[in-house]
Amino acid sequence: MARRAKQTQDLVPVSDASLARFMGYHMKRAQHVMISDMNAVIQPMGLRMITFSVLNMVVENPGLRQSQLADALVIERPNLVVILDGLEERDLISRDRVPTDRRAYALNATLAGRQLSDAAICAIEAHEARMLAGVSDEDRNTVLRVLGQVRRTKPGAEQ
Amino acid sequence: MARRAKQTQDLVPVSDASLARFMGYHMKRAQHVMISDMNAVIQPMGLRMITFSVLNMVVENPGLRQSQLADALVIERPNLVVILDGLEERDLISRDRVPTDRRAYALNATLAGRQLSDAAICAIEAHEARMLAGVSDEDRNTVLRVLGQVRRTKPGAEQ
DNA sequence: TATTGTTATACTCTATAACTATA
DNA sequence: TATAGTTATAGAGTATAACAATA
Repeated sequence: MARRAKQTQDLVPVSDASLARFMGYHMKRAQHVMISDMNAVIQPMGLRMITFSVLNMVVENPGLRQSQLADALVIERPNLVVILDGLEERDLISRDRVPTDRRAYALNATLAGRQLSDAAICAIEAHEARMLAGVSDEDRNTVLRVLGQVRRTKPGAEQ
Repeated sequence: MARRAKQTQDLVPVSDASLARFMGYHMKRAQHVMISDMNAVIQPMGLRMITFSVLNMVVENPGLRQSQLADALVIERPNLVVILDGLEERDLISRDRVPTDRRAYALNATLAGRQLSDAAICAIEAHEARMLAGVSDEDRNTVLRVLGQVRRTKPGAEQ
């Protein structure tokens, strides 16, 4: 990773001690590494983090509507449209008209979609095992719990 | 945050159980919430996460060179140039020619830059205290340690 | 009047190739 | 020939306004 020449590297010992006190600094860095690696792992399947998440949610929730899906994944509906276009074009999902509400579409995965989702899950499980090698189950659960506590709050509110 | 109408919300109980097994899913979500909140907090100072990080690093490491800074923050040098342009235009930092290597610039913060960095640090400390309210010091340290363990590795390698 | 899906658009973040001026 | 900084550009990711069809 170190692309810089040796002379430059040790001109001054670079310190990020001030930034390193902040959780946000570490979260951003770690998240970037995790998502980059995950994207590399599922790229041969023609998937990215976001497209996999959408596909997997459709597989797990047959008949889901686009608005529900956008809400669940916290993405804007206009952005979801483009992702679904790509999945539908590859015949991984279908958009089926809902008879009782002709504005809406029921999302369903095809067999190919379910198979691709399963294959991606296997690849991602291996990726996570590699990235978190050496982390105990207890520590992993602590991290999951703390991350889950991070909620959108009004700045200034002490809730 | 729930912008969806009630009818739609409970048509089908939406499950993300499969995705939720993955650390990457939670990290991405939590990081997005953290960075959005932090950006909102320092936006009145004309700063964002990345511009604050750069400014703070220059404050903490007088004489730093652009390549060192890009390496330390893991950002591409072309992207750093634009950020430094903005900070220099606001007289928060200066780019000083290095006599011994006329290709390089030594980065230094101005008084205004140091003051703005200090003010931003205070705001970010409050933001972190709010976002992590209820998280014990022990759990916070565990999260920091685990996040720090997430390293760029070659996919396929078991290192 | 409100909601579903859509189009168009814009801004941020990240990434790469290629240039200049120095070394 | 290699490095420091730069320019230009492109691709993701995210966000908002406004529209047509339907409720």
